[in-house]
Parts: sequence; C-alpha cells; structure tokens
Amino acid sequence: MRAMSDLQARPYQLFLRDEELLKGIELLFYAYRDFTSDPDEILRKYRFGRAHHRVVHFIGRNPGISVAALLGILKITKQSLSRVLSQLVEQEFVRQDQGEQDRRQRLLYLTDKGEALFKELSGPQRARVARAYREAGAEAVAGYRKVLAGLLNAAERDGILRSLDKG
Amino acid sequence: MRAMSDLQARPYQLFLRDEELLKGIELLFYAYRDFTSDPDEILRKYRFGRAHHRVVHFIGRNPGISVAALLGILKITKQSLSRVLSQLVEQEFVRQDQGEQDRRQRLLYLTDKGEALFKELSGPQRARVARAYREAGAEAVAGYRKVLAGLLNAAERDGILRSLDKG
DNA sequence: GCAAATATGTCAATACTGCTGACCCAAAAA
DNA sequence: TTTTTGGGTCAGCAGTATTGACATATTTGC
Repeated sequence: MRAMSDLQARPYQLFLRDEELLKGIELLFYAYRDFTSDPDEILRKYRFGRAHHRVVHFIGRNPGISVAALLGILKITKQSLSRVLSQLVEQEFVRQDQGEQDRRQRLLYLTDKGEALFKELSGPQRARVARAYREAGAEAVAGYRKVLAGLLNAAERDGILRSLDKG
Repeated sequence: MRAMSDLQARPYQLFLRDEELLKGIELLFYAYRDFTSDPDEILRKYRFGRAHHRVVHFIGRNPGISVAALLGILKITKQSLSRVLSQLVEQEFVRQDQGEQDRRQRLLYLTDKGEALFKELSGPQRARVARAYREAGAEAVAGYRKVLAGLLNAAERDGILRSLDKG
C-alpha cells in the first residue's frame, strides 16, 4: 500500500536519476556562461566587471532601492558593494538621494547615463532570451520559469516571484 | 500576405515584450545565485573556489578528458586553469595520465578522493534540481531544457547538446 | 531624553579567479 | 627538418569577494 502511494506521489522517477540531474546542472552552467558573455564584452569598454552590471541592472529595475535591499538581492557584503557603487556614483551612472521618511537611507537611481548603460547591457541579453523564448514556444517558457523558480532557495522563493510579478 | 505569415511565425509576441524578457533574465540570475550557494559553502572547507568545482565536475563527467578539451568547456585561459588544476593534482584530487596515441596529452581523471569530492559537491545540487524537477513536472522540465538550450551560443549549441546526450 | 538599534560608509588585509604577455619543452605533423 | 600542437610556467595586473574593526547619522524604544 505504501509502495503504491509512493509511486503515485512521484510519477517522474525516471527524471530523477543522477544522469538526468547532472545534465540539468550542466545545461544551467553552459546557459549561464553564454548568457553572461555578451555583457561581459561590453563592460570591458567601461573597465567595469560583472558586479557593476548587476548593480546597474537591479537599480534600473528597482529605482529608489535602498542599499540594504540591494545587498539582499545581490547577497554580497556592503564592503563589496561599496567599491563598485562608489565607482558608479563617481562616474555618474548612479545617483544617491537621501530618503525622505528615513534620512539615513541613500536611495539609488540610474542617471540618464546609467539608463543608457542599462539598455546597452541588457540589449544582447534581451535578444538572446527573446530568441530562446521564440524558438521554444510559450509552453516551454512556462516550464522554464517553473523549474527555475523551483531552484530558488525556498525561504525566499515567494518574495522573489512576487518581486518579478509586480513589475 | 507577408504580415499574415509573420503573425503565424511568431504567435508569442506577448512573451517577447521587454518586461517579460527582463523577468526571464532576473529569474536566471536568482536561480544561478542560489544554485551555486550550496557547493560554495562546501568548498570553503577545502579552501577551494568555484573554479575548482568546475574542474572537478567536468573531469568527473568526462574521465580522460584532455587539457585542451577542458579549456574549451570552461572557456578560460590555460594560465587560469593551470593554477587550480595544479592544486587539485598536488592534493591528489586529480590524476594526469600521459596520452597513449598522443603522448603530449595529459589526460585527466579523478582519484578516489576526487570522486568523493565530486559527490559531495554535486549532492546538494542534485537534490536541488531533483526537487525543482519533481515540483514542476516532466512537461515543465522539457520546457526548461528547451529554453536553456536556446540560450546557448548558436555556434556550439549542437555540440553541447550532443555531449549532454551521449552520457 | 537617552540608550540601543539601524542604515550606511570606510580602512585594511586577504583570497580566488580571471586576464595578457613572454617564454619553455616535447611530441606530432607537414 | 621545420612547423605546429599540447601542455606548462613565471610575472604582473584587475575584478570581486571575504572578514574584522570602526565611524557617523538617524530612528526607535523605553
């Protein structure tokens, strides 16, 4: 009886064999490797690295985000963020405004120059994703999202999915 | 007539709007961030980094791989590989055998110690992927693979997919 | 109002990972 | 025999991350 219910609870045992799982792991590695290669090349012109890209991206997508919230997304230390953020502010890609309710906060915004960089960096990535989506079809895209969501740390999954849907 | 065929060729225009594409980009970022967090923690015990992980992984998955082939997978320079590979050989996680047909080659294999590390590192990742696959279902998994494959550089896509299917 | 917690910034040291450039040797290929 | 290929190595530099310690302003709780 127990065995039967186990079978019903897990109809995809075939997919769970190590070989299949390792393929899923490697495919993610390759996809991420290629996915980051386009912006990496662009960043060299600015003498920036991936960290700058991530900061520009998430400020661009969350105008007025606080430093603490940005650290929560990137999961790096404030010392690590500090260096790249300082450079971006100094070179006027990012602007810091004092918070109105809480004047301790430094709310972050892209300048026009920052917006232009954001667009330049996201262009090839958007094109890459658009191509992949178009080739795979709507149903595959839904599956892609479902699986990626399942890869997230359970503790934050809901928060991340909410933040992605609010935009 | 032309417009009509365009419409039929692209039935998913709704998915191609920037907002949707940016969500796809961010979801990949978050998934990769969490995906790498488990092994990163384990690696600290060994005073190794992600580069060591990747080397162990791809040697483990391709026993007897040549240095040149490994460089092709990782897409880094031989100087970058050299450092981590030397450490792994020195600490006896990896063994180098002279090639038989071509004696210039140093074919790479995991030692028993290396196999153990491979298993330790891939354990949490396999568990994470297994959970995601199980929760999402077989159809979603197919879509996940289809989209990730579409994200690969077109030039190498077929080769990578073949290498994943041969195992 | 004062003490504690919070948001942010900064200095210093260290480690990992990648790069370029310049070499080297041994073995295979032309 | 010359050239090419597979692999290794030394040196230097840059980017990104860490920990630890400390500083300042502001808000919050008692």
